[in-house]
Amino acid sequence: MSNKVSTRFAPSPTGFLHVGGMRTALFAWLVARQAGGQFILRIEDTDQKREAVGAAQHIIDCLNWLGLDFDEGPIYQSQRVKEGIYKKCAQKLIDSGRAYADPYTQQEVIEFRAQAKANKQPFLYRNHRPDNPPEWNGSQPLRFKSESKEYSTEDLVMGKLATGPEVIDDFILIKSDGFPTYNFAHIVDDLEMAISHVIRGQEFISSLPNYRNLHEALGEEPPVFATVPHVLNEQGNKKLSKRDGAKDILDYQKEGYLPEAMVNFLATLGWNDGTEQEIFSVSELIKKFDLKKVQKSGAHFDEHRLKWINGSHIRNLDIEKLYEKVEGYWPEPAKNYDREYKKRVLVLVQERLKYFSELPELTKFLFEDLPVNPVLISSHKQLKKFSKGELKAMLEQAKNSLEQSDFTIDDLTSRLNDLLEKTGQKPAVLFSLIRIATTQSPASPALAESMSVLGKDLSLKRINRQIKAL
RNA sequence: GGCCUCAUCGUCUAACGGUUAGGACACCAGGUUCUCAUCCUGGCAAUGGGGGUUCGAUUCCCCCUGAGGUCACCA
Repeated sequence: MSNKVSTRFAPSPTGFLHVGGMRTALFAWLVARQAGGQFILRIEDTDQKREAVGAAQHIIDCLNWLGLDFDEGPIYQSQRVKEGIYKKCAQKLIDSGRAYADPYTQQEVIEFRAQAKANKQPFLYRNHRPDNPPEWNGSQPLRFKSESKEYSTEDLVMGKLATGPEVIDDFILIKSDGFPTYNFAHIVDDLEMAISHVIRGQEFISSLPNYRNLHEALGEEPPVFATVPHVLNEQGNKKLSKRDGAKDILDYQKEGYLPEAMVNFLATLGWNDGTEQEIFSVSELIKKFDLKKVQKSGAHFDEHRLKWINGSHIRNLDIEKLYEKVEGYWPEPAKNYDREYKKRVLVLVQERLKYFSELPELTKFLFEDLPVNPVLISSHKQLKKFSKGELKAMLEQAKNSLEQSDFTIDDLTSRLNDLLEKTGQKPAVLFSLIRIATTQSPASPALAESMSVLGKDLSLKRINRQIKAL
């Protein structure tokens, strides 16, 4: 027995990965990295009917995106089926009298179950355990001959999990198609791969006694268990699920979320370090994460919080880094602009960017002339009180001053201030007017900064255009 | 229905049995010479109910309620 820490992420390739599954993977990865141990990716593809094409690759893409590197894998269980690994272990159980062939037809088992249900009793196969089962020829299901007894398991997250003997049953080890069930395959694999910490969702709690029983039959010590509660949907009325509209993790990548922000969000969904810290780097998480501080109750998925965390991580990026990451999110006309210009644009919008696909909306006025929109003035609560002539006069006056400017932020700022005095207008009037003229946008970054990036020619051209349109 | 798990602001959460029950997100209000955002200040807002134990329960015990999970030849 080694005391080395090994964890695994063992999804079945049945579709895309959502926040809940990803969080479980992250927890397992953090535990492994913190201990300097191994993180293994194992694809549990023992149900051919449910397998979705491309799902395994998708899982790998998700892990790669978040930087959850694995030391071993992907290991495919279907491959290990071919290698006869599960059958070999099954044979050991048969030899020791702990496994037997199921003689019933599927229809008969269904009837047993229906009968139990009609009697309002939980269904237990072992109540029908045959006295003289036939020899197993591989075409019948192979069942575990269980030993019903009490178990108390210390779970790292949940604490003590105790159950009575009534929950243990003769579950199927090998299906009639020759594939092992999850219940069998994962036990064999976790043992063989020396997994020290089994970290998974709470849907397995009720199977835990069966697993303990199987470990005993195999003569092996169980690993440490850590059972993580589910992530619930936004309404909080059910666990997050694919058919319930949960998003694919890679959708967040497409929308321009930062992987380190997603990791931060996922890790703090149901976990905190006991301090008031909210924003963590990945290396801080590796240092501080602790399964014992994971919440026992399910956590609601909250996209507001994800956006806030992402915005925070974006603000912490230096411009060079941000520039690299934002590649591919620019509005179409930005392709005609050089790197330096785009970096200046980024400085302008960095603090208001929540995720990268907002970039076009936020910056398009800096790359193309937007049509003059009269509504921006007519719906403005200050500007709509002025006549067109008055507005025109203000813009003329502004133009005359700005024509003398070198368009540095300092010079623009002082000229704008002078204009305030000369026109006797409030900033809410004068600045709004110039801002609308030069951006044609309902919202935009600070005026002097925006005009400075826009440049003298364009700014004046747009002011002229606004004057003519009035 | 049986079994299991869980229960603090709307949400994520903090609180050796002794705190005005704290922080963050969201929301609202004000400030930062215009808008949006950032930042700052302030506000709203919680221990599901009932019994115990205790000088004192968010905290320990019991019951109820509510929520979730599970009872597959799915994982």
